[in-house]
Amino acid sequence: MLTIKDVAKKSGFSVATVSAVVNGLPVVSPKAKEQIQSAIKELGYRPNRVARSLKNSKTSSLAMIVRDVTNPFYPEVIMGFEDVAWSNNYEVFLCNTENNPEREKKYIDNLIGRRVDGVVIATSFIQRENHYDRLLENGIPYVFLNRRPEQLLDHEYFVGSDNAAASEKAVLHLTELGYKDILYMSGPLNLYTFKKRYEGFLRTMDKMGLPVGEDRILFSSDFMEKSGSEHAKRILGYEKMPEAIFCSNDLLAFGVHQTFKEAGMRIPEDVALIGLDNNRYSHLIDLSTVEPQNNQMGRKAGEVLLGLLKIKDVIAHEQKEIILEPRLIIRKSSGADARS
Amino acid sequence: MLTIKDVAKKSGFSVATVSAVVNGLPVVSPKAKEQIQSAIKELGYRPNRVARSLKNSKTSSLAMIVRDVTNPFYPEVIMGFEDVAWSNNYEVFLCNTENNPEREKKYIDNLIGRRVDGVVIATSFIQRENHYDRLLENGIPYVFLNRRPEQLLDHEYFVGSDNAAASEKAVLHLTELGYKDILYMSGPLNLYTFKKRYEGFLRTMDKMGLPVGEDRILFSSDFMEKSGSEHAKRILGYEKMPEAIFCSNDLLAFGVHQTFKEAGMRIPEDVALIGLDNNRYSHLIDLSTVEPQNNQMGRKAGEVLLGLLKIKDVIAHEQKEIILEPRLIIRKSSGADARS
DNA sequence: AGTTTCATTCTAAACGATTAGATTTCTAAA
DNA sequence: TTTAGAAATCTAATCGTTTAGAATGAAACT
Repeated sequence: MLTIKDVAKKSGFSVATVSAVVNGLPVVSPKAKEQIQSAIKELGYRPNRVARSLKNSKTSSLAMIVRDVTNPFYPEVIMGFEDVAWSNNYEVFLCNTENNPEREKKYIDNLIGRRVDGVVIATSFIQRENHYDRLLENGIPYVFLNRRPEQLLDHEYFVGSDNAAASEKAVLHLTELGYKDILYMSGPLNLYTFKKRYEGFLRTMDKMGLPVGEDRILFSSDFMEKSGSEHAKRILGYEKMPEAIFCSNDLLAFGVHQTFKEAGMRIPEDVALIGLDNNRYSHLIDLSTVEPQNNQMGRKAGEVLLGLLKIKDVIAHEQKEIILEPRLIIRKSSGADARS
Repeated sequence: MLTIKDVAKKSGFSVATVSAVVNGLPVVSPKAKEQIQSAIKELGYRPNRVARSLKNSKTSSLAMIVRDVTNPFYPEVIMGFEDVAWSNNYEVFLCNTENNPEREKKYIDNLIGRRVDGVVIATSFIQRENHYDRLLENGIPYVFLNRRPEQLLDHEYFVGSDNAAASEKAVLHLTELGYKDILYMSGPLNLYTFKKRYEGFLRTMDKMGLPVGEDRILFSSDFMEKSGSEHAKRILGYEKMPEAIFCSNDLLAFGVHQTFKEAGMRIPEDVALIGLDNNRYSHLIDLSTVEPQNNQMGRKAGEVLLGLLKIKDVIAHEQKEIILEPRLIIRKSSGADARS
């Protein structure tokens, strides 16, 4: 494999001069520059970034830690993040924890060993995992994405969507359409996003002066369709059905939709339905929902991280938290057509 | 940042001995081992993998190049690949080309510079991109995933799904249900998968002795829902509707489903529908389809690559092509309930 | 005691770049 | 023709590991 020495030998200049032209330093004569460049081209030389990284202790690589790429939330986020990384000449490691804290810990250790320049953590539970400290100790900046610990330490940053506002938008949409008896289906409250969504729901219902009956809030230990289906079956057994159902995420809504359809219930005629996430396929079942701007979240996380690395062209955000405003997406499932 | 020298100093041994215990070489005395290990723990030392990579010219990193993470095909593949990489102590770079050959080329150059140990290419058009040569020149093995150039060179490998067989399964399923007039909706033929699916369709119809009318094959320049919708509108204008529609991928089928539903057509009563891909959300519209085993594809690609790197515990496949057998998934859209 | 053997441990040279600081070459004024 | 000063280039140290091969010391054998 070719090294800088080969280029030096071929072009008749020293490695220092070759290095200078490779790095575009303005101290070389036009003649040298030309000869060296043609030697590089002729040999097909590519600088070894490993050696370079060792010398200037900077790897130009970032990492994104996710729970499960397969969760439809992530691809958009990854896309956004990867794109800003790419534009700034960074490569990105994708780390999938499969929701296993041990694996997350090991991944973080590996990333430290690799001396990545920064990492985005898009996995965390509310309780702080102590292995984030190790990143700090090793001077590697990190930003939380979407979920975060309750308390941000001095060096910690957060990019997310305003989950409480998302709930608020969903509820207001329903109340504007005249629904009063609204059931809320929650995901696990130990996840930051679901906690906020839950709070947003309660707050808005309260603000609207609407009571929330005891059986009008259902909790799940996950946020998958299956849980949605199971809850839907429970709801079908209710004496009095709610007028509208607000699912804290679209997957739950998918499950509800499926089960209701099988049971012969019509949406929105018999019961209105709204989700939250704007899953890539939500339009297939005409699900009204709220869009948290996943791609933007990824992009912002990238920008904050690069800002922390003092990359030119990227303004370091002095804000510790960047909260994106979600957008309401109105489709048929909420009954806007019928009622407006 | 801590180095091996710090550990050497602290423990009173030389860097060579420290290195030996870090790497678990069986040449150190128990006493040395113990003292060094406790020094490591106390300091919180982590070997610098960059330096290590430089020395033994091996980075323990792989890359996966994809067109668009957001395409629902990829997450499963990535998941599978990442998992076998992880189990073998490799990290993976995710490279998104956004379907831009220039970007792919630049990515490959970057990866060479980074001296990744191997790469999975899950993007390629049928015509060979000459920048793959550069990987070979630099001794970096690569395997094609899902799509491949017509001709595999000596050093090239391929992992994919049997797309022709997938079409065959779909068609046979339809013919077994008694459908004879089947319309085929194709994706772009310059993509390997769609070419094979198309061939499989023609071959099977021929084998069954079924004629394929001129207006019973529709081509699209992409494979998105929108194209499916547009074709569906065209079909609605036909004098004679087909009995069944076989879409070369689920996204197209989503479009057809949507448009037909809006037009008041019933599936499968008025026309049967089957897709190909088993998209994560296909069950939402009860779409019968064929499942190409994406996760397995990712896993296999990882195994082949690691095999090429002569990793222990992974048998290097001497096969140049690994073709996974797709599975038929029967749901309501093909009318199996009604007709069986 | 003097050798030989063996198990440990160490010294120092890589790996392929970057970069101070030294050295050479060039330019132009005296 | 000299020579100061600038411009171009070079030498060599360095980044943090790994790993030959040398050195050390203890045990075992004459």
